[in-house]
Amino acid sequence: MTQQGTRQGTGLASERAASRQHRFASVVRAGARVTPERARSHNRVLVLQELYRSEGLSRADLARAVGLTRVTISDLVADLIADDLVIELGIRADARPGKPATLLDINRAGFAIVALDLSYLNLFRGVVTDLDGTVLHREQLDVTGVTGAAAVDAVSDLLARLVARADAPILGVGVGSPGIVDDAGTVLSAPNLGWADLPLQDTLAERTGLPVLVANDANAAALAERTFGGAEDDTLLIRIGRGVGSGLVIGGRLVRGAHSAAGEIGHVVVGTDGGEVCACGKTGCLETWLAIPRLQARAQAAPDAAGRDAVLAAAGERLGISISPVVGALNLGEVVLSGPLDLLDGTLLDSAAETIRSRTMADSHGGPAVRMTTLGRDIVVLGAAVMVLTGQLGVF
Amino acid sequence: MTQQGTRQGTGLASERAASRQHRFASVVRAGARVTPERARSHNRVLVLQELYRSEGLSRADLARAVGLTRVTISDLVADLIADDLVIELGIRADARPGKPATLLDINRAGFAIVALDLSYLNLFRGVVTDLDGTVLHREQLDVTGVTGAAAVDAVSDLLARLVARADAPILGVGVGSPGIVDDAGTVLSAPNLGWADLPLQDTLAERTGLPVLVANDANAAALAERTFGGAEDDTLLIRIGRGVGSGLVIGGRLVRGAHSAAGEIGHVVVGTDGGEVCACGKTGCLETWLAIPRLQARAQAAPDAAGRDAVLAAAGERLGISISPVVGALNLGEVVLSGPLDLLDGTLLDSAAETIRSRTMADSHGGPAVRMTTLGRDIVVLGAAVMVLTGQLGVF
DNA sequence: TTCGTTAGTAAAGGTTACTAACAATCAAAG
DNA sequence: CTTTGATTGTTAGTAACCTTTACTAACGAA
Repeated sequence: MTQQGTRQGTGLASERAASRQHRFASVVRAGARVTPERARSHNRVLVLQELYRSEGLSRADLARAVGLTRVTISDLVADLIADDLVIELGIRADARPGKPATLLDINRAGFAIVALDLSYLNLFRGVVTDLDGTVLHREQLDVTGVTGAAAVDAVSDLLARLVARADAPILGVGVGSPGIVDDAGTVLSAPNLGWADLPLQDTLAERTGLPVLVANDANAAALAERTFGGAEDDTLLIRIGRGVGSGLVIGGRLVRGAHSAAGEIGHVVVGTDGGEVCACGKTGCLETWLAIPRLQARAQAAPDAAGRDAVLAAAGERLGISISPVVGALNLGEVVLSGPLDLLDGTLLDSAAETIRSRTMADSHGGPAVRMTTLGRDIVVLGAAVMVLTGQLGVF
Repeated sequence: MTQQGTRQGTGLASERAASRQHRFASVVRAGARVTPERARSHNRVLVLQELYRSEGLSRADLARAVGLTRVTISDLVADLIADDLVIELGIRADARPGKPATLLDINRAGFAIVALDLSYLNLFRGVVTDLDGTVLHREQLDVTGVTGAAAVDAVSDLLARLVARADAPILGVGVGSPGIVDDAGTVLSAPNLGWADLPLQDTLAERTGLPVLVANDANAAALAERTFGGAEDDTLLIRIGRGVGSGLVIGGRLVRGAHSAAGEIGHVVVGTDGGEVCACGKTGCLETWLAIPRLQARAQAAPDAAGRDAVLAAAGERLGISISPVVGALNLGEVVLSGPLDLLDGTLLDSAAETIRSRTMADSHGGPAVRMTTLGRDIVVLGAAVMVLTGQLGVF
């Protein structure tokens, strides 16, 4: 068994991956019965989790980490190796007493993930990543003026190009879409793309034959921040672009809300002193203060650097005012901003942090860290990849 | 087996319950390995859940509801009957084809729960309930001027009196305490009682020998609303009294926050137009608008009924302003108020609801229901009872 | 070499839930 | 009244799972 990690040809492994599609989703959820088979699946996921987070573990290490016996772990690992999800790296190098350990790792390069970001203006972007979220290929598609069914076709086209470029079996497809998306991957409403009650997830799954997961772009970004950005378990991610959206991770899990509309903070009115009129009809929505087009215009209209700073500080203050009640009610550990660095990082960020500090009980029980994301423009596609990792392998 | 549900003397059953203490907690959490024994425990809980929610089910009904086979259900039920947690009610009355079913139920009167509410001014209240949350006995203790260790002794005294009055084995003790309480039941900070870093849960467990669970009063209230008040899975409960606190249930689970301080909204500043100075040093905290002493004073100072209405409407508006960002970010399904009806119900509630509606995107994707709780003054003790039910039986 | 330690495997055992089969019981159709 | 079909709950046997116990392999230290 020591040298069994035989790699297979892409085609065959791909077929196997497809047929194995249903074996992957396997975390025991509260509320569902536990048969022995489900218990085994759950334990399999625990092993994968542990391997995913820290590579270079032996079977014995896994046994200690997971709490199962070495015997059981060996059995589970044999299964995972047979499924090509885990590989043996070889003998541990460092010198210790006892038999040297055989190190294991998730087969990080053995599968690919296809991830899409539909939230850009007039542009769909997509990537192929490995299981670590390392971007291997990029594609993009101009969709100026494309809406409705044509936009769905555009997604399909982009997807097909990415699938063709993947040189490993595809674990699944993740999509971050603008608008309100329910947990079945149906886009309930995305005005910019002309979508309403569109079952995008099912449509794409049918067309590609691959497992597909669709979620809101800001929610996906929040997942990326949790898994790849080192965010805490209670984190709010705020995405500032054409509009303002957010994604919320509580206890390490994404919050979807009563009507799948969690994170829709762009059209909440800020403060009690009016403001500009918003496209939605209300006055003083967060978007009127923060949406990049308006913010950009105000910053450029400023007479000098000090004026520009004042504009940005005011925007940051508005953000802080709006977020403070959320920080207080949820006792958030972290607030992360995603968007153009030139406008957000610096004055605006500092102003928002200071406003939150001064309007909540930050002093007495530790206010949240407020910072920019380090994931840059790939945050949504990375989040889409996390959706696949979590949905297919249970890993995050 | 048909008539086996033999009831035992209280003393014996009580000893058995104590020795069984550790067998009760049994829901499979993600992140923990699943041994066959744990899987069994999990399935046991599912059966209890189902029986708890709808009494009068047969073994076959349970099999259909839970998804296990009749054989397995029979086995699990036999276990539960042996533990005195489930009883047979007799043969189903209504006429259907086939062998008549034997109806089962949780032994609702067979165990007692002791629940305390420490959040009143100068008063500790406590109750004994059955498993349905029906209050069987009440006790209270004046604690004017009592703080620190003396207050802990007072809790012990009240607890002892309640334990003495219970006429069934005690499943556990739940406590709703003011202040910030971590998930180990340590009161990190409760200024009014002079408590700081006080391990109340461990102290009481040691003194009584019973399982004890301690949580913040508003958080307990939120649990009560979820289980007994018919609240949705994403609900914010706001408690307005001396101060203003809240409890948040997301996806059916209580949110505790990064530093166990979730729900502390009383000292979040509202609006951008000043306000009264708060005891905390800030200006325009939610408490300065809504805390009952201040609100009462303003309402009484009003010259006429219209003036009083204006005062209440303004307070409701401030509540709505503060809550709107939370509603938007979480897409809450329900906002529930708990506190004195004469001030809150009516004008203030309507004003808050209208403010939330007008400041969020309530129209497009369904705003939250805003209402008063129906659980009255017992809401905290009922929540404490829910904590015991959930912690010991996994039921909610 | 001997001892103690660690890694991984093998065999046996106990627990769990499943399938298959059956007895008990009743309504409804003939 | 008898037969048929449906439903409940139990018994017996089986497959899957994890554990305990015991073993071999491999290594450092004395």
